[in-house]
Amino acid sequence: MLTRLFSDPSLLPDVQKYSGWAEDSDDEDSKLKEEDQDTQEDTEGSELRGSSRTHSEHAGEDDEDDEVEEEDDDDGEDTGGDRPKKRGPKKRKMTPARVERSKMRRVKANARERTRMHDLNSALDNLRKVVPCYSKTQKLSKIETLRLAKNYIWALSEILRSGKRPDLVAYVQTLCKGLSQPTTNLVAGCLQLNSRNFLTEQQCQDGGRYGSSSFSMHSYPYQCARLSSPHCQPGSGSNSHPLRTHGYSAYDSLYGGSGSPEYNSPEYEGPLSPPLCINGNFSLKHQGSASPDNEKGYHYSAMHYSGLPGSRNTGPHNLVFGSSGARSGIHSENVLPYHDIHLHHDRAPVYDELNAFFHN
DNA sequence: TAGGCCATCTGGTCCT
DNA sequence: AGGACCAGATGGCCTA
Repeated sequence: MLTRLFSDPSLLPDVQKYSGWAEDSDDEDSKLKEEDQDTQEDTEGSELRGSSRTHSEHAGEDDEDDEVEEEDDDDGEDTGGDRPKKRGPKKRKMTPARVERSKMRRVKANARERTRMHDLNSALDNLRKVVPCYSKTQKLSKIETLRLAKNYIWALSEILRSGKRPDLVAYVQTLCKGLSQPTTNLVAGCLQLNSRNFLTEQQCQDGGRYGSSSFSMHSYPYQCARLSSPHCQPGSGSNSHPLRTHGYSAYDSLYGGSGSPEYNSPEYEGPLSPPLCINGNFSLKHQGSASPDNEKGYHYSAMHYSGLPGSRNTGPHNLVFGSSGARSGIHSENVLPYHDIHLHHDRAPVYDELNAFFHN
């Protein structure tokens, strides 16, 4: 719709005023008026200036503009002397026609810029849906979405590389690296909700000793279906595409949690949590470096997540970020450049699997 | 009210 | 010339 409107230049001015962004229409109107005024002033100004412009400025003046008056004539005084002619692009007089064209160009450019930004935003929306913790009601900000996505990719890469079951705490810390505290809380909340079964099972397997990084691989079906990892368990391959990872069936089929009430919470429409597989060690790679985000005032320490409303307290397994744990979540952007980190491993097989994962 | 986030406008630069 | 991209400026909205 918008695209169609924008594709028709003749509609552009109207588009500016009446289409799509009703909430902005007044603003747009006023801005357009301002623009008109500015333009008007510009025109007037240029015409005023015209009287003092040098002859060289008019040399070669266009032509196409018919209406362009080959004015001035006052130039004699300017060019008549020894004054060197000005070089560089000739300034064209802003005739009404030229002003109009310029205005139209600007309007079209604004429309293009708007659609460009809308495209960018819809891409960001798509990204929000595939990163852990998707909520329509509490959208991640743009910057947080990008940070979380980066952390998520990183985490998944590490899972592929290590082939080990992740440590949940390290996983969450990794996902939350560089995120603001509210976002960290949100992500932790999402993960906790979705990981309840995971935690329960984990406690059983490990005798309640949560946090071990020596888990056997316990991957999600959608990963297994794509990666065909020997560690993977057979699962519901129908949900194998990352974009469908938000379906609960895969999780439920694995963990038997068919319909945890939280999963159906209106608050979280999507799959709240990504695969919990992660190498418990890889977050340690990033320890010890400063983070610009820290400088920005993000607080990683003493982050206590008490769970979302209605969520059970998991006691000692609750996602409580103490100062040490939280500090380990130093912003990855600032610890080691991503490519530097990748240099530490032979990643080729991982990339192959990732490619297969995302392109099948 | 300050600060964060966002949408939009705008001018500059680069590319085709 | 025109489009894409970018960054700065600006103002609105929301929340702590």
